[in-house]
Amino acid sequence: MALDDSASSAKPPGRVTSREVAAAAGVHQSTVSRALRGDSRISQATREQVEQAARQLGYVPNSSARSLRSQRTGIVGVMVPNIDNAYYPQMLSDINREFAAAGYSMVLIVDPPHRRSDVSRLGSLLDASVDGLLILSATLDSGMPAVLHARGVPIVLGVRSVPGLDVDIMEPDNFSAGRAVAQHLLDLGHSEVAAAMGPEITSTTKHRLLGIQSVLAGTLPPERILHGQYSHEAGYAACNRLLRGADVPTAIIAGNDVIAIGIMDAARQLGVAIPDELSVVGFDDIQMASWHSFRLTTVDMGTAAIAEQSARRLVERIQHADGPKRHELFPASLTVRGTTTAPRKESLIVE
Amino acid sequence: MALDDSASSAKPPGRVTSREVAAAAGVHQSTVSRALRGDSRISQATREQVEQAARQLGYVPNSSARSLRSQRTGIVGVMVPNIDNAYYPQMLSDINREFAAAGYSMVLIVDPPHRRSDVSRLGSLLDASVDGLLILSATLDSGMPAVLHARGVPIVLGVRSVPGLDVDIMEPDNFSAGRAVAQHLLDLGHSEVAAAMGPEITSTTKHRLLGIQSVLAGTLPPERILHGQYSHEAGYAACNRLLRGADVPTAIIAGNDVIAIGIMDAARQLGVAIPDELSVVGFDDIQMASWHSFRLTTVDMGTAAIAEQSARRLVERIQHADGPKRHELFPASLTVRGTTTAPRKESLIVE
DNA sequence: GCATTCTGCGCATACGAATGCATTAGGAGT
DNA sequence: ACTCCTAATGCATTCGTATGCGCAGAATGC
Repeated sequence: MALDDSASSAKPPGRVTSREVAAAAGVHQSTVSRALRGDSRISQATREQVEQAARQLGYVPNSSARSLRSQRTGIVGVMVPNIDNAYYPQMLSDINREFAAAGYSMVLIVDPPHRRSDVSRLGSLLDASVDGLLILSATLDSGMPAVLHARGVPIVLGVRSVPGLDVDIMEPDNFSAGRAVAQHLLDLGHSEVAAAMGPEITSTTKHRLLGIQSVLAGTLPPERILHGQYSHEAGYAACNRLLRGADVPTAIIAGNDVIAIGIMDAARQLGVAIPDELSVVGFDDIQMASWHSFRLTTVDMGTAAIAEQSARRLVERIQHADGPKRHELFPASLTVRGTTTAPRKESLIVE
Repeated sequence: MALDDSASSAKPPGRVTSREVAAAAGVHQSTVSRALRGDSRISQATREQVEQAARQLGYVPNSSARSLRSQRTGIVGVMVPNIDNAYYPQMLSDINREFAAAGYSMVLIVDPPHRRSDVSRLGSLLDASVDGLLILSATLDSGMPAVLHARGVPIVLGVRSVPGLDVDIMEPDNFSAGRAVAQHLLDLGHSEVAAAMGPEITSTTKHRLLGIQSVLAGTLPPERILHGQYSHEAGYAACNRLLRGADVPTAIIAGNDVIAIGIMDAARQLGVAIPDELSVVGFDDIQMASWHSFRLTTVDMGTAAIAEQSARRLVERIQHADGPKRHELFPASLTVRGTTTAPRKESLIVE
């Protein structure tokens, strides 16, 4: 209410400055600054006077001035490849919570692959407008993290990694996750497996695939490994291609849950029963995967922990630019639901 | 590469300033500023010299200093109630595109209902750190938009509205959408309808419900109108309640698509066939609604247009604070898919 | 050939808060 | 009663960029 009153009776446009508060409280501007920031050298009495004057005038410190002087903005950038698939919003929600708790605002930088390596866009990251950057969209070939790191911008890489860079990286154990998925299908008896993975230039795809192949070396021929975007449409398209091809697989490994759901959608439309006629596995265990309409067998990649901890790590890194960088691998655990089962006998007989 | 080189050979930590560029180019700091900002009074020759020096040194203008001086930050705030349901991420994607095109960065402000009216949190919105605010999370009882508006922060309200406020509002025609949904069910012959809506304090829920009731006055008794969050869980819970109650409805109107999908999930789990045993309708027509696993009958609320235009409007409003505010209603159109059909005969007989 | 208008640039200051240093007052110590 | 210290505050400067104003030299007018 104090805010309201002062707002209507305030000077024309100009916002209230610390000098005006100082005048009202009968002290110097520097005293206002110190009082409001909790400097211990200010007496209790003065502090209260200043606080009251500030409240009455509806004073709010100007963030640009504060940033200019203090060399910190209280803003972090979070870079994601997209935001309309379910995976990132879910992470962003956790990330946002952490940053908010630490007193940081979050600017969202949507970084579509096709606009990468556009150096001009780096400007807004090097201009000291963000105190640090959490990069969730790194690709193996991206030089951007290196440039930023060289310019002294605190960086943490989440989810994906970039080799040969001395920065904090928090990623899931994609290799083990790949192995777990493959082993699960192998255990069920599948011998005709296909994979609809994400973009080859992502570390997630690369490592998941390596894990998968380390188990399914024989039964997953390269021609049954498809690459596409991490999107519902890509899964949908891949499934149509695979089920209409010559060698119809009895199981499809999806690069992530979003792709897996696209696959399920296509299969249902084609009248292919899941899991009886086709097993589907995903990665990430996004919330949707547990919905009854999907009940998707997938791998919990510790995404929530990565979100939380990578945000925390960035906050630490901003405060202590030096200190050893850590590269952490988060454990993955298979979550078996309803989309995987043993292949039909006939399929086995075809062998 | 120029960036790289200078980075490794740069001064200890301090970033390059316009003064250093000036020294290198043999001109005054003000000339650097003008040359780089494209001031027409600078000669072509000088401009090129300055640009080269800036490039060589890897100069990037400090955004805080620029903001302090120019009184604009190039950042807009976008306030959403949550980000893990599909609706907002999808909007944010469009919104982000518009703001990026207009040269604005976007800080995401997740504004959970339970933390509302916490005036202290307004600080970060009044400190001139954002040039304007796009509010997608307004509730009917929220005084926050009024306070911000009174303090001169450019505001646009998207999706939801707040009465008695002279700001730009771009919302869907919720009333007509409600009518359309209700009429559709009526036409199909449903007489036992229930509704699982969103929070009562949202303008969307209020107006959709008014539209619905204007058509279904008799057949939708208050006790079959449930209110909850706009979430999958809320839909799931509501469905369980409704289908296990005494009067089992033949159709449920969901407050939005996310709720509708929660309802479908619960129904499937209970073994209730959709649409044969239960019709479900949503609002918004989010992408997921068209997925084959759902094929949800819903209402296209013009969300994409609202996203795009509300972002544009905010940009205009920032540039011209005055000028008449507009309150636009975007047309809604029913999209019939596979989740609605005529009620079973037996249900009719029960009448 | 002198007065006058441009053109191009430098000078100085403002933006608003934070902070090192100087200053004042008051109390303690002897 | 005088010195010394501490506490509390004021003073002045700084952060880096943008910009109004002024000044020089060149171009134009007659």
